[in-house]
Amino acid sequence: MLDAIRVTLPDGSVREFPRGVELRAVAEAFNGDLGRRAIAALVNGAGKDIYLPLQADATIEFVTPESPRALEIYRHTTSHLLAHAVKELFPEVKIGVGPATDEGFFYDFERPTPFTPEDLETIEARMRDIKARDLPIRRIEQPKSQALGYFRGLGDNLKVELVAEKGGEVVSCYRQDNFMDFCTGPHLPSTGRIGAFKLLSLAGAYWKGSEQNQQMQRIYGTAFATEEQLAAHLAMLEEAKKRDHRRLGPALDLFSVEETAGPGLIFWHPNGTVVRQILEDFWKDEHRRRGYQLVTTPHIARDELWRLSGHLDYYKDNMYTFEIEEAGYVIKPMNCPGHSLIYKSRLRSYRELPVRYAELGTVYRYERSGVLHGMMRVRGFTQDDAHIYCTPEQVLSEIEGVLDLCLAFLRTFGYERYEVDLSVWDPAHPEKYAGDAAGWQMAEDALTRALRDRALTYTRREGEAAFYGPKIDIKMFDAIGRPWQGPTVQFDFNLPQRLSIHYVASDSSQKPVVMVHRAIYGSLERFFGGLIEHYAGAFPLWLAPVQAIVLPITDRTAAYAREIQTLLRGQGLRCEVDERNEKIGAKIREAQLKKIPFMLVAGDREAQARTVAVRSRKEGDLGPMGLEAARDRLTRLDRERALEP
RNA sequence: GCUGGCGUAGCUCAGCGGGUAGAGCAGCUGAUUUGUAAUCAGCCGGUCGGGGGUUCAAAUCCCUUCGCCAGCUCCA
Repeated sequence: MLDAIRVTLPDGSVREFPRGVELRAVAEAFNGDLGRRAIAALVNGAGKDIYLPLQADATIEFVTPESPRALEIYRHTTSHLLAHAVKELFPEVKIGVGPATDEGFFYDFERPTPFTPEDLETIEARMRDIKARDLPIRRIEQPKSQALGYFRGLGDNLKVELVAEKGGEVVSCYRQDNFMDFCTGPHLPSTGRIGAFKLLSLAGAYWKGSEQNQQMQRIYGTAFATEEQLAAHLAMLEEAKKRDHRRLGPALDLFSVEETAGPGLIFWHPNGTVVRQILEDFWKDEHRRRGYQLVTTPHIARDELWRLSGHLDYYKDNMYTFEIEEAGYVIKPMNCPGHSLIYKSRLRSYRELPVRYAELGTVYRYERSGVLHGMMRVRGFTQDDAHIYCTPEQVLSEIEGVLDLCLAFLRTFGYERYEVDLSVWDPAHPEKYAGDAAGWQMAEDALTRALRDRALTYTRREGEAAFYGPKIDIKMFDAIGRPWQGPTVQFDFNLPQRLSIHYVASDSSQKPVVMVHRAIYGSLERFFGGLIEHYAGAFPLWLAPVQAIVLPITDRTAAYAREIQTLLRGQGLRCEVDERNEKIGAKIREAQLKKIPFMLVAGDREAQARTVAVRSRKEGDLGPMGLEAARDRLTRLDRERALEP
């Protein structure tokens, strides 16, 4: 065939086509069904529309509704559908940007008066209408000037701004009927191919993400290839809400936030405090074993300290300050200056490095009201903070030690889903950072090497370092998938300089220490909130506020039940007795709702045989068991910190 | 802080084109002595988030303030 091109499919099959053949014809030729089902294609790995005329040999993978890439295309095209509907209903609205996201899509609009929830219904109805029209969606490549003219004509000045910023002379747009958007694609072949969708919420969002700019009206929605997938997603969201620590915390009597006391301040109830103290004890043991020294520092200090540390300059807006006898004081927002004062209280020889000071230090920070969130983002919290003061030679092994400690904790609590970020400086602007290039390089090398040695996959974030040093952050996820920073390891080139933190080297010269901040839980509040969601409130036995509850069938066996309680308490187990005048079914139901790991039923039969009928929260009735056997079973689960049952 | 939404009993919710608050669960009291996810009956319980206004009359309409929810921004 003259002027033919060769197309290779992922399965290795090859065919020739005339140059300029449209991708949909290629799909059709390989397989009629594929031709009907293909929504887009990956040409040499790049996403393309099904209408693309092919000009050269290529490897092509067709995207069908089931393909991993399909969801993004469905969502992106649905966001265009949203903008199209809004333009039809409200021609005066200026359109911004509308990408697909991990959860769905959104589109930002500029409009003098905000949309209302009723508008959303109207818009969604119009979207269905446009979908039903089955309009072809075609890519248009045109000179930039032409696109600019088009959007100018519509008064879409935000699009004009976006197109003008785009490099190159030719820009791509997508048109469906009389609606055209500036976009790189790819898109579905027509509006009729759009799947199931639903508009979900309305929010403000700053234009181009800057607080300095005007606020847009953002409409969020989600979309899937099929109605079933959409329904499953919505059901999953409902299910996830049941794990929300803000619902479970008060329901299980773990903690509360009291309006009288103020937002962002956590009251730990007895049940929550049991868990907290286990977390604290575990943490202290693990840290002592690893050569940390525990310290305690005051909650307030003269502002002189915070002036020296630099916090008063760059962290003032987040600090609570007050006066005593005309002297300014600060409620500590961080523990590092305090730890550094202990270090500096006398000369330190290189022989005693590394010094590792650890403290469960309670800090208070003013957080803007809109960012507060249950236990995850609060104004008063306890950091499991530690600061390591060491020599440059010790840095690598210290970082490795911290990372291993993090991983050990994550494993203990059964966390398998987390993401690791390595934040480094922006080499183009060294003036924005404390310390010198050599120090930053040394620090980055140590962090990178420690990550690689542990085969951790991580995302390198250029320019995301704090001004005082590079860092590793581990992000954990809440019930509905929002990320929260957990463990962190951060170098600090600022404080040693500002507070003159040195050690005496072997040549008796004074050398600046390398300082590392690190936290494993991050904050006890946030970690606990995360744990509640992670376990959906059903704590493993070693953490459960009540580990077992004895349920006498009648008051004839109440004394026997108390005897069992005494036996378990003798082993340090947290055991209660439900002596209420209720039927056993009711007692079980309540214990189950309280998510108590084990129920020990004690009726006449058990009292007679000196046994107990064990019921597990997870597995139900396990049958009768000797008292010692039951006790030993629970004790073992407790000691081993077992995650199940 | 910004945009939008929501605040009714301890909890979940009804009532809201204005006409002096209602259910279930929980709690309390009594009866029942019970075998693996709710025994029955009675009783108690509300400044309708707070303040101001409109009105003869406000949970209901308006303003304001506090809190909560979603998102944005922020989280050196």
